Amino acid sequence: MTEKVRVRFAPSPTGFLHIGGARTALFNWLFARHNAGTFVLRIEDTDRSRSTDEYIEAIIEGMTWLGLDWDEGPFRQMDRFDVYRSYIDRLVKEGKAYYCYCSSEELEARRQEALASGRTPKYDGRCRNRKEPVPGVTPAVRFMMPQDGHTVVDDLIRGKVVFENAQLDDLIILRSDGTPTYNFVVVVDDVDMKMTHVIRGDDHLNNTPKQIHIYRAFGYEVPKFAHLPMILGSDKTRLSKRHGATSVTAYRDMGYLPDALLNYLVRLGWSYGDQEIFTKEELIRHFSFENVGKAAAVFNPEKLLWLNGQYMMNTPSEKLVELVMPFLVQESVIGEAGRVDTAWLAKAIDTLKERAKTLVELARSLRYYIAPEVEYDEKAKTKFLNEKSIPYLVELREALAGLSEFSHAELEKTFRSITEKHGIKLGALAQPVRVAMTGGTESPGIFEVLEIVGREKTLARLDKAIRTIEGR
RNA sequence: GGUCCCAUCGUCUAGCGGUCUAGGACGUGGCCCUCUCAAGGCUAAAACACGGGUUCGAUUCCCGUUGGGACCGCCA
Repeated sequence: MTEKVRVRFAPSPTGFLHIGGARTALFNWLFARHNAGTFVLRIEDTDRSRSTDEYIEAIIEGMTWLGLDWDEGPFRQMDRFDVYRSYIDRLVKEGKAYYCYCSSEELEARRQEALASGRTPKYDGRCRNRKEPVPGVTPAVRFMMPQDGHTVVDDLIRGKVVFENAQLDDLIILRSDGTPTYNFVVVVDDVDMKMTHVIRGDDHLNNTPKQIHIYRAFGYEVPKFAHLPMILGSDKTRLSKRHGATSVTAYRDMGYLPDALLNYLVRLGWSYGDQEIFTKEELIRHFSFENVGKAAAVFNPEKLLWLNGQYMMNTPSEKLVELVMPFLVQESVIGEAGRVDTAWLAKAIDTLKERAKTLVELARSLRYYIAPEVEYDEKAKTKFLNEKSIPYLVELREALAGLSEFSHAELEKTFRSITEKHGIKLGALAQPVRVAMTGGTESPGIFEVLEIVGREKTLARLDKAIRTIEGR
């Protein structure tokens, strides 16, 4: 009895895939996967002047990076204009739509006038009963909305929402240039593609009653609707460029992990008790509209950053090796053709991944492991590379040179014997060494650092530090 | 302006009439751990917008007020 779930994500290619679109796609995807249904990708490119192929590519790129795979499509509405035309002809023939000869200019003038005098702008229906064409004017086609009664949108998230039909406009379904409009094609396509559920942002809630009447005009069954709350910027207005990065690929380029972004996005409006971190499998298993909230949510970059840090430290280092490579090049840690031993790199990443919140941070922190030499941070140099530490550094250098095995355990033994001999704290030795090894004062444990950098480079760096202090 | 939606810590949220001295997470402060930085642990400050009902009892249900948002296009 229960028909198979079919849902779609239908972005318009007038920009990159943004945070809000990605979340809409994610909820559709989760609902489809949870119900073992079908997820369709459809490109809403009826606006020829604003849609571009580059943006279609960008959207696909974003979806692919996020791992939101679709089962059918991408379909393009541009390819389906003939289909829409036949549907429109049918409505006109049946008297459910009519030609409108009003020009955009007069329409706009009337709208401004209505707004200025405090009235609700609404098409007055003056072409509704026109029998004769206006010579020399190519008409648009308007859909005839009922003007009495009411329409109920039964929404999975908001419950029943009632609209008075008298509020509904006779909307244009075919422009005078012959292209169909959104509110019309969305219905035709959702019917044609047999969508069982329409899951979209709640900026579309007000359009829904109009669309319902179009379904009815064709005698089609109305799908189930779910209108997702919006994502807002920190000032509680709709998220946009001025709130900072909003495109999905921007987060990719800043070194975020796709699963972390997805995890963050799903928690904007959805919850499962107190759980914060979910695997994709858990999300698919637990997803339900019952746990989707109704209130708009403010996008919080700090929490996303924290979550990404959590994902970083829980990602296998071997995987991180692959992911960090492009960033190593981008940050000039290695050259375009640079080669790094991946097993060694994985060990280095083991020590760094719980300290890096993004792949960019990871790449940068890898610099002192990979680079032939380090550059000293001025403050660190002044504080730790001084006369006081020189005897310890010299002594350590000699001890390390003769060490049988350059391992964590042996290194620690060596350090301890020196600090005990002089009655100093480990920090008094470790910090100068850290500056010598990394150029700065922050790093993983000093024994890990030495072990990974290896004896040869370690000795060279200690020598350079000693020379620096001696002013040679 | 009209229509529609929404309302728990600064932010994301748990709560589906008594379990609430309102729980978790991010961020912030303190402490612990400690060779630094992280990570981790502990801890502190921090919220039911307001006013009426309904009820033995409201954060929870209803109404209103206020506040915020979305839409009102030959954009989607």
